[in-house]
Amino acid sequence: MKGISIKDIAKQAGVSPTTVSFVLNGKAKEKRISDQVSKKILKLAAKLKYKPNQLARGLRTGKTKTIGLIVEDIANHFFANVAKIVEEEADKFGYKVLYGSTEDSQVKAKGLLEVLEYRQVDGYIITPTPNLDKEIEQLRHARKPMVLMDRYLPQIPTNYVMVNNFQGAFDAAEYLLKMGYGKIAVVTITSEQIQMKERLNGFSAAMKTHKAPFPRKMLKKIPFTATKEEAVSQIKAFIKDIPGLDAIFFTTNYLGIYGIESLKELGLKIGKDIAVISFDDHDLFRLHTPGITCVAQPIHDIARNLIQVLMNELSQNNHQINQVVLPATLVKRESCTKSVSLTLEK
Amino acid sequence: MKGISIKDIAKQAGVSPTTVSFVLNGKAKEKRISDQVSKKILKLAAKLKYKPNQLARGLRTGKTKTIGLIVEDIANHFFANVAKIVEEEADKFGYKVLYGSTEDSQVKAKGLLEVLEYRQVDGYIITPTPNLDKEIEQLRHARKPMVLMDRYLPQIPTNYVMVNNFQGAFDAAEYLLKMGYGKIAVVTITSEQIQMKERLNGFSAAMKTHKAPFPRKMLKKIPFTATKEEAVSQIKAFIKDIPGLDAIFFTTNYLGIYGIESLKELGLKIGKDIAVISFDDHDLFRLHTPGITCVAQPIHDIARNLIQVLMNELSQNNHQINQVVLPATLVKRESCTKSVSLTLEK
DNA sequence: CTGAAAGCGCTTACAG
DNA sequence: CTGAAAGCGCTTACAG
Repeated sequence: MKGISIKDIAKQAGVSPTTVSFVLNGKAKEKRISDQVSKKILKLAAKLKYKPNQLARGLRTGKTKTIGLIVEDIANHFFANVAKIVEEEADKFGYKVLYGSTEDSQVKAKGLLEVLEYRQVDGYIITPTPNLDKEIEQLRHARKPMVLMDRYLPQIPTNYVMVNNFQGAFDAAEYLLKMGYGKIAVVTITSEQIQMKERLNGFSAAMKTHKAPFPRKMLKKIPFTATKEEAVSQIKAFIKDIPGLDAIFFTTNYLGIYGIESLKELGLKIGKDIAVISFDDHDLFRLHTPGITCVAQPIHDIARNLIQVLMNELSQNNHQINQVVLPATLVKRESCTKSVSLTLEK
Repeated sequence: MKGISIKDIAKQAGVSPTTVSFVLNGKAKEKRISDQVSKKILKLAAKLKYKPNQLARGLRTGKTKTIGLIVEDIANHFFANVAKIVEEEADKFGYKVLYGSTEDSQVKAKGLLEVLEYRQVDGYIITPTPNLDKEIEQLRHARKPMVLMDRYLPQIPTNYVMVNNFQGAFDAAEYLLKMGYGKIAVVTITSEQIQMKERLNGFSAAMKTHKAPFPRKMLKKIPFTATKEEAVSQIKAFIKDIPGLDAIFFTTNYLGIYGIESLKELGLKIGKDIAVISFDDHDLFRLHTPGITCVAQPIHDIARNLIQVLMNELSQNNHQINQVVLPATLVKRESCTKSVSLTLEK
């Protein structure tokens, strides 16, 4: 009932398992196996549809040809798209992907890391949660091939691949100012995570550069753990509280989505009553009427670089650190066009 | 450098690896190991943070505690959400998930199945592509635990979990008719896949029941392989070709999205110029103005049932076939409200 | 040019 | 109540 093994081939070919192994691993030349024997084995393997048992191989070599991918939420548009390309790219190198979602919970992340260690993955692609420093440091210390995504831990020198959050947010703010908006609010998540900080910093920097005010009360933080209903109600209250508000910047895709929902419930017309810009692109932003201007991440590039960097680590002992920061793109749509009249008073 | 093994514990506890294995596998009672020895081993294992090597265990037992998940496209909203819950549910049983996207290509699906076999997954959750009958039949013949999702192969008796496509489409058509629409078109994919057939059948049946005409020219099929641009341009041409068209049913989420894009480009106002209804729910449908009426799939239930059925197979030899069909829900939004004037002539 | 043997880390039938 | 030993399917250092 089991698959056929190297022994079966050896028996049928009348040689030893050793020889079969050599040939099948492309070491025929190196080990100076005769051409006839070599061919016979290859033919036999093809005929019997021999598939090496990866467990046995892994046990022996210590390599599983598997990488662990830890994302925040595989159902999120950004992470799902990255995951898809990561899987495709990994496949090119013969690696498979085990994945898991953290929901931004340190506990879940620890659990996932444990399971992946258990499973002896060869390398890790990790979206770190808050307070994951210790675990990441441990992996680094154990010299495990690893690359962080979406965010990094400033205290720990590791590989990472990420979008230029500062620049993306800077461009967004600058664009809003250029379009003539004056009273701009920001909705972000309550988290000390670096990517959110940098988006906020980029935004502030642009405001400062252009001498536009950005008082504390124009900033709203929503907990990651809030349900959709809670988030929407908080955003609504926040918006209602700021008279004369004419534009909002949402620092991540799902907040942008909640924001659209909030504005809809408030009866405010995007592009007309209020301008909207969000980090990350999404079908909703593209096809909403009016289209929602956004800061798009280079998803393909991110995924490709993640695998690139990881494969680099996997293939050599050269532990040079790779930190890749990719440019964000401002995608202009109709949600920020001042051409229409701008009034907001409730 | 390697982790610590059963041998290490045995040595430190002054017992044999056998005893350690028994205790660690909860067979202390059964094997009548003394309480003191048992406790000593447990303590030691905790102290040393012993993690069993899954490869070795798998090699010995033939079980990897891994399941393979084959979806059409992990970046698609429906599949990403199912995948997320599948992963969570599998985790509860100690299983991890290896996944892959087929892009509806038989070749890719075959490749994925090969890799998963290679990796000795214990069970499969498969979204079959066209022409995958042979491979599925092989798995069935080899008595591999397996459950199909989203669609099934009528010729092969297998487990599956899926939404009631017929009923969902029937309800959609009936609803359109009740709302007063008379000239209704359907946009689907060119594929003989059963789920699309059933959606079409459900639609036709409702039309027939209500004695509404549904001539062939009201049906447009788009190849799965079409790019977004191609699909949109085909949909636009199709719509322009039907004078008096007042409603469209899209048989799957991405076609609905393309449809919205097409109508936007044509300058037609959804809900006003034309009614729209799509299979599958999506943030875009919920938050579009007007909201897009849709036939929602019970994603949580689908995922939970998938794991349920698979775990059932995995845990027993009882090869009773489980075929779960879950109800679809019509989510009514503003894209199909006849209250507004309906005119369409170009 | 090829093979016997050890060993990766487990589990389990067998023996005592 | 506990242990010695075989074996899962590979790879590889060693020997000839």
